[in-house]
Amino acid sequence: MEYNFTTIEQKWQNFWRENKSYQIDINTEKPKYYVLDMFPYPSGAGLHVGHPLGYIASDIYSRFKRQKGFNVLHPMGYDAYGLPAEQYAIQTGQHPAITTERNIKRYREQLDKIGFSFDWNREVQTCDPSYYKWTQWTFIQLFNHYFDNELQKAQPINRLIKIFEKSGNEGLNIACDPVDTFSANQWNNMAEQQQQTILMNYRLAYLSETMVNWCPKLGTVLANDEVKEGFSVRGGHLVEKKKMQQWLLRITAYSERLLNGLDHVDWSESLKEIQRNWIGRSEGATIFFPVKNHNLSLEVFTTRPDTIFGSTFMVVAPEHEYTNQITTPEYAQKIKEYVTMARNRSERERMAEVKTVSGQFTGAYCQHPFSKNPIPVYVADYVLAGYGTGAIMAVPAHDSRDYAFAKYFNLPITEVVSGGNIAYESYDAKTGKMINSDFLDGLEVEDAIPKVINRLEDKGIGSRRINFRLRDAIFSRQRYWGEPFPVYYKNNIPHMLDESKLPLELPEVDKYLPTESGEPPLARATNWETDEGYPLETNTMPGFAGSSAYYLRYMDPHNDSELVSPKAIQYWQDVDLYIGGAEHATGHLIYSRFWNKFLFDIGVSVKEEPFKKLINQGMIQGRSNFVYRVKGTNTYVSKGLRKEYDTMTIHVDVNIVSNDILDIDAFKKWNPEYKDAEFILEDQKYHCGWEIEKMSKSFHNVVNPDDLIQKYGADTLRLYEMFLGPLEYAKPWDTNGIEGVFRFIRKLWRLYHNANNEFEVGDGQPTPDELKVLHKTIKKITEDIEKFSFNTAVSAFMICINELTELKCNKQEILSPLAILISPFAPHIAEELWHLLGNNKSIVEENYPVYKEEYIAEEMDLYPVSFNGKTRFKVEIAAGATSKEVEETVLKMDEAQKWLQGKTPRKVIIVPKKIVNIVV
RNA sequence: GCCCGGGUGGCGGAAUUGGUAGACGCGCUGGUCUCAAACACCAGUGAUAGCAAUAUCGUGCCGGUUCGAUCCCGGCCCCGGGUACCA
Repeated sequence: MEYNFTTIEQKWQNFWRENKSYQIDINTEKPKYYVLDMFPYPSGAGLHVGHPLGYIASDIYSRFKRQKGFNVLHPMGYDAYGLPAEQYAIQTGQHPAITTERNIKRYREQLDKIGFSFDWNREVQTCDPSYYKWTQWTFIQLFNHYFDNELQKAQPINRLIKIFEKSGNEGLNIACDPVDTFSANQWNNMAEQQQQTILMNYRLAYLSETMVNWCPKLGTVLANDEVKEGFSVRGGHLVEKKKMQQWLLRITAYSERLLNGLDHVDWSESLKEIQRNWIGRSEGATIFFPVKNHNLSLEVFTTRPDTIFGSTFMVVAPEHEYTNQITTPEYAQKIKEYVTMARNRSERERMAEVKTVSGQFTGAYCQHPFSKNPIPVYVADYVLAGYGTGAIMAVPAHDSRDYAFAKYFNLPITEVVSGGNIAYESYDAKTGKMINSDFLDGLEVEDAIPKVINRLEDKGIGSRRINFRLRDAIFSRQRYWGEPFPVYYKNNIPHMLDESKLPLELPEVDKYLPTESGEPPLARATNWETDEGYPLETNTMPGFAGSSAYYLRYMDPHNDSELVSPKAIQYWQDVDLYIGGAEHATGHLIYSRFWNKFLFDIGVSVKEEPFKKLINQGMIQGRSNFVYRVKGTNTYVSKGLRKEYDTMTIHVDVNIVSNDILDIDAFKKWNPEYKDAEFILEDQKYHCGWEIEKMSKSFHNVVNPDDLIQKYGADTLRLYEMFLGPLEYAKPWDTNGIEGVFRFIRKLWRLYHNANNEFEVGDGQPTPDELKVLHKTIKKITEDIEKFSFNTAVSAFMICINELTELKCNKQEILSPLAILISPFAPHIAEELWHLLGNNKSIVEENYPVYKEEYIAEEMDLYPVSFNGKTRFKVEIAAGATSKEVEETVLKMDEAQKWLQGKTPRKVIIVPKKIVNIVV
C-alpha cells in the first residue's frame, strides 16, 4: 500500500496524546478563542456518521484558529443523565451509571479515532458528583434570589425580607406569583411557615402547585419543550395535564432580557425566530370587567383594546378560578358537565378538534366598562387557562375564533373597525378607522390603542400590559437518573442544604421504579435524610440542569471551591463559536441563556450572552436501499423490472450495496431468510431502489464511522463529511462518493513521493505558476474557513493538488506550506508529511500560511464577449487595459465582425475584469 | 393558518453588491495498462438537432425591471423546519 493510513494515523494519535499536544491553559500572551460543541448524550448505539459532522467542522476551525495565533479552548464532555440508561436499568436492574460509563468509553474510542484536538484534560460528565455539585450550588442560588423588574436583575432574597420587614410588599415591582398585599406589621407578626410560603412566590427556584405535563408512561412530568403535539419528545408517549406540586424556575422573569439578547448574538435568523416565537412577547392591555351581582371583576388580556366597543361576550377557560363562583344555579349543572368534558379531553383530542366550536353559557353577565351594557359570560376551551389571564373579551367582528363562536351561538357581531366585510368573515387586520366606538370613532387603529389604554388607566379599570407566552420551567422529575435536589424538608417547608454538604450524592436504590405509594424512586433509598433526620427531596433535576452551565465549567473543570474561578472566567469570557443541532432551540439554548444571565447577575459569569456565534449543523439523512420481493415467493426482482411483477419493497442493509448494485452473496448471508433467495437480474446485476430517510437502525441505512476509518482512514472521513455540502444544510449520506476524497488523499501523498513511494521533495526554486497555485489556494482556503464554507475548501484543495500534480511540482517551498494549509482538515497525513519534511515540532504549533497578492496577479484578463446578452466568444486582454482599449480590441476582431454582420453596435458595455456586452 | 429556510445535470453540490450557469466530486460511456481483475491514468458527459463546426433551449411556474437575471421586484406551486384556538 502506498499510503498506510492505519499505521500513520495511529502513530500520530499516540504522539499527540503522549505530548499533550492539545492540552492548553490560560495564556495572557495570546488572545483567547473558545470553540464549543454541544456535548453528546452517550447512547448505547454509538456514533453514526451524522454525529461527528459538527465536531469535524469545529475541530477544523479550532486548529485553524490555533495556527492563526489564538489560544484555543476546545473541550468535550458528556451529557450523561438521560432516560435510555434509566429505562435500561428498569428492565435489567443494572445501575444506569454502569451503562453510562460503558457508553462513554465507546464514544471516546470512536471520537479518538477521528483525530480531534479536544483537550480531554477538561472533560466533564454531568453525572459526576464533582460536576453536579455546581449544578446543585446554582439551584441554591436561584432559590435564594428574586428578580427585581425595575432593575431587571436578580437580587438576594434577604434584601426582599428586609423590605418586607420595613414596608411590606405594597407597590413592589417584582417577578412573582399573585400575592395578597401585606404591611410590614403584618409580615413581622407572621409565623415562619407563613413567611416562607409568601417568599416562595418570589424565589427564582420555587415550589408550586401547578398544572404540569404528566407522562404516565415515563412516570414523570415534563417541561413544555419536552412535549410536542401532546406527546413526549423522548419516546413519543402520551402526555396529560395534571395538577402537582413541583419545583419550577422563574425563567419568565428573564423574558424581556432573553428576547433582547437575541439582537446581540450571531445566530441564524431562523433560530432566533424560533426563540422569539417561543418567548412570544405581545403588547396590549389588561382590562377589568365587573361581574354583575358579584363583588368581583373579570380580568382579561387583549392585544386589541381598541376593539373594546365590539366586545359582545366574554369567555373564560374551563379551569378559570371564577368559573364556579359566577355560574348561576340555573346553569350550574350544564357548566359542571362542560368543564368535566373539557378537562377529560386529552391535549391530543383538543388539538384534533380545533375547528369544532364548543362552549357553555354561565348565566352570568359582565358590565361593559364604557357602555355599561350587560355582556354574557361563557366557558369555552378555546380559551386557555395558561395564557394571559385565562379570560378574554370576545370581539367577534375582529377575531376569527370569536367570530366562529358567535356564529355558532348566535351572538351579536358588532363591527368597530372599518375595512372588512363582517357578513362573511372577521376582519382581523390592524388597519382601518374606528366606528361604533364612542370616543374612539374616526381614529386609526394605531392611534385608538394608546387612547383607550390611557382612558382605562385614568378610570383605574385597566392598564398597559406586555404578555409573554414563555412559561416557567418545571424543574422536577420523578426519575432516578438525575441530579438530586440539595433540599430537605422541615415541617413541610423546603430548606436548602448548607453548601458544605455539597455534592449531595445520588443514593443507591433497590429498584429504579416509583414506590408502591407512587413516590419517585429516590424515596426507596434508605436513610434519604439529613444528619438531623429531616427528609430529603425525592425528585431529581431534569436533563437541561446539567447542560445549562457546562461551558463555564470547561473553563476551570477541576476547581473544587468555585463553579469557575474569576481568573478563568475573566480570561475565557464566553463561547466564541458554538456548533450543534437546531433541535435544542427551545430547550437547552433558552435554558442555558437564562442560567447564564442569572449567573451574570450574581457575578459568576461576565458576559450577558454565553454563545456569541452559533452554527446549527444540518442533519445527515440516511440513504436507504430497497430490494423488491415478488409477493409470496423468495424471488427478488431488479428495480427496472419490478413493474412486471407484484412486488413488495424491503429495506436492505446499505452496507451490502454499492452504487445501488446489490452484493448478492452478502445478501444471502445477511439474514437466514434470504439464504435461498433467487434473483431476476438486469444485465447480470441486481439494481436496488433508494430513498432518503432518517438515518435509523430500522431502515438499515446506518453507516458507522469506525468502518469507514478502517477502510479509508480518519482524514478521508473528515474531508468527506465536509465535502458533502454546506455545514448547515440537511444532506443525505452516500458512502459511494468517499472514493473521490480517498483518491485525493493518495494524490496528495504522491506529490511528496516518487514512483517507488520514497519520500522525495526537492529544494529547487518554485516557478511563478507553482507559486500562483499555492497562493491562490491559501487565499481561498483562508476565506472559506472563516465563513465556514468547508465543502468549497475541500474542492479548492482538490483543484490545488490536481494542478500541482500537472506541474509535477515537488518543491519544498510549495509543499511545506501546503502541509500546514491542509493540516486542520487532514491532521494525520499533514503531520506525517511535516515530519518527513524534516520538522521535529508538531504541525499544530506552526503558523498558518499567509497569501501574497504578488503571486496571484494575472497578466491577462479573460473577457467573455456577448452580443445582446448571449456569450459568443472569449478574448484575453492585457490586465490594466482601459475600457476604451478593450472596446477597440474587441470590435476589431474578426469574430466580433461576424456577429455584428456589418451593423454598428448601439452600445458597448464593459465591466472591467468581468465582461464585454455589445448591444446590436 | 402563521413564521423561517430552500427548489440548479442521473446524484451531492459550485457560482450571487446583477456579468462565461453547472467548479469539485460521485456515477455513467469509451480508451490505455493487465492473461484477467483491482489500482492508476487519459478522453467524454445539462437537454435537443447535427458526422461536425455550430445552433436552439435550459437554474420550480407565470410575469416584470435591465444591455444582461440562478441572483432584484410582483404573483403562484412544491419541499423541509418551527409553531399553533397565545386573545
